[in-house]
Amino acid sequence: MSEGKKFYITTPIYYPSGKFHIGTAYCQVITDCIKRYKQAKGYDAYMLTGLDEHGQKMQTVAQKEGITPQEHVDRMAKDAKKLWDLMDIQYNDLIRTTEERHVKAVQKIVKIFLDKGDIYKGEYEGWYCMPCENYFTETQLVDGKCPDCGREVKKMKEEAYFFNMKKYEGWLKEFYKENPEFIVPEKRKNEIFKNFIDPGLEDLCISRCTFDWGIPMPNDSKHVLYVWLDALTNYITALGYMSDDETLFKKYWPADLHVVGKEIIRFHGIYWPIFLHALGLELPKKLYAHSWIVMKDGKMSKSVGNVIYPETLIERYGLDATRYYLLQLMSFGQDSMFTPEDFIERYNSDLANDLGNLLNRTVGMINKYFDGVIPTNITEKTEFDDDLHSCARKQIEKVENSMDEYHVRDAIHEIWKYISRTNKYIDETAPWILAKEEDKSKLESVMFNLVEALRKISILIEPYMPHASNEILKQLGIAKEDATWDSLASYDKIKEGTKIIEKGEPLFVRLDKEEEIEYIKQAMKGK
RNA sequence: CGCGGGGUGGAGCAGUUGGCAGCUCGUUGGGCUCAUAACCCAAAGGUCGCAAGUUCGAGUCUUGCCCCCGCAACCA
Repeated sequence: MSEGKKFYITTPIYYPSGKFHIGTAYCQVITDCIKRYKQAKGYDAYMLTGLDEHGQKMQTVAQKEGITPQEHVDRMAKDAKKLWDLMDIQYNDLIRTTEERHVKAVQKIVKIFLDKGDIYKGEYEGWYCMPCENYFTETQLVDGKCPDCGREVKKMKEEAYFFNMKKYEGWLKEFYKENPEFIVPEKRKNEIFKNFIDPGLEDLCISRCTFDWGIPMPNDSKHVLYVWLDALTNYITALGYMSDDETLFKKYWPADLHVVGKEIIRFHGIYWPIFLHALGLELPKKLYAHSWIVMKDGKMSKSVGNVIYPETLIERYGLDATRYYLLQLMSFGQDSMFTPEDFIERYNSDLANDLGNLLNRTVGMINKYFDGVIPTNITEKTEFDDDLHSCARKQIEKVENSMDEYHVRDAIHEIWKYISRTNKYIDETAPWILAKEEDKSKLESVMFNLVEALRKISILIEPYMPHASNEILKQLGIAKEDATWDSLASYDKIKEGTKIIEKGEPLFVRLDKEEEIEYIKQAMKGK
């Protein structure tokens, strides 16, 4: 156990320009899952999520809707909270970059940089598309035209503030030399080195004066902060850094894990460490760059009609099935493909057949052979017990090892090996024969071992599928206090006289494959 | 020569420092009847993109080539 140890974990702050799709949901779920795991292991775990609410695009979107940017972001924040609740994301705080606590702290941070001379005034030059009101880099242009609307772009200059990244380049390289495992998977680190660090850092433009939906520069009110200095600092401003009350900051910083998408790893791997270092703060322990969920025809995109939203799956198949699917799908550092076929197959075979049915047959037999009372006075054992128990021990250890490295998918697979082993145990011991032969004490032993295995399984799956975990315990009549992570090694948590449910509802009802595949496909087309 | 990822039995994927090619699903055959037509056992099915090289030995290392995908400084 790790009594008294803290674990601070964060998600990215999402840019609320549209509905959140399954990829965002995945990022929330994996972060939530890791947090729950750490909590189960006895850590004081704190999870932060948030919204990045500034910038040109917010202004544009709001204008289209005929509302103010503030009204737009308020609306989106409400939607986000609703979705995180639906997904049972146990975040401790949700920061919005428009909140005063953030704005004030960021301005103080900028002030420090200004005083230190890390920020200087210069000129930003880029290709500007008038109708889109947006700058593009040379390489972003498509045939020299705007990549969004295809119209002419103009080379324009504007006054802007820059953060002197070059000053810290040497330090950053040193840092990585000493902390080669700061970014996982490692290939993402190689990527940012080859692309950005090795060729030499460019100073980062941190302000704009062509729009005003942002945090004003404290020294120059015609400028607002532009993206990354505003966004990245959320991880510390949410803890009260630079506020009157830094209790949380002192308690939880540095972050133990920033979970981010692979596309923003460079900002977290380059600018964030430099900002923190410039402030004289400790660096986070680790960055985890997760990969993407892709579709058969490539990336999700509305125009292709292959976007899948979390609500679609949750409403029809339940939260746990959705969480399970996402978590078992993504291998570490590798894009993974979502298909309706695969979703239904996984649901049927892993959830309904393996796990759900294991519970169902166990409940059925205890009702049939012992009137629903779990036998606890065990005097006999079968020749298969030792193997079942050693499988439990082994698999629990593997789950922990995988989770400690944030290999969530591997952890799930290890749990499922244990579930399979338990199903096999039923066939090996053939309780129906024991019942016929009236070998009561052996039958008692088998039933007890099955319930005990299910108790352990319910503990193991909690971080991934909190509701299914509870439901298993409920059907078995076991209290939550008797299903804690540190009781995984015990065999004495089932109280004498524990009564299981009379007729257990299937944990996961088997699905009609054809019908459901069609349903999901329609939903993806926007029906 | 911008950077990176990938190409492994029908499908989706694992393959740590090179050492008899694995997993899940599907298929076929068998077993069982506690259970959600679920569970258990077994079998079939692969020249590991192509070519060459290093090595006693290469899916794994080197080189060249072909194909797919992503990024390219505001896409989870």
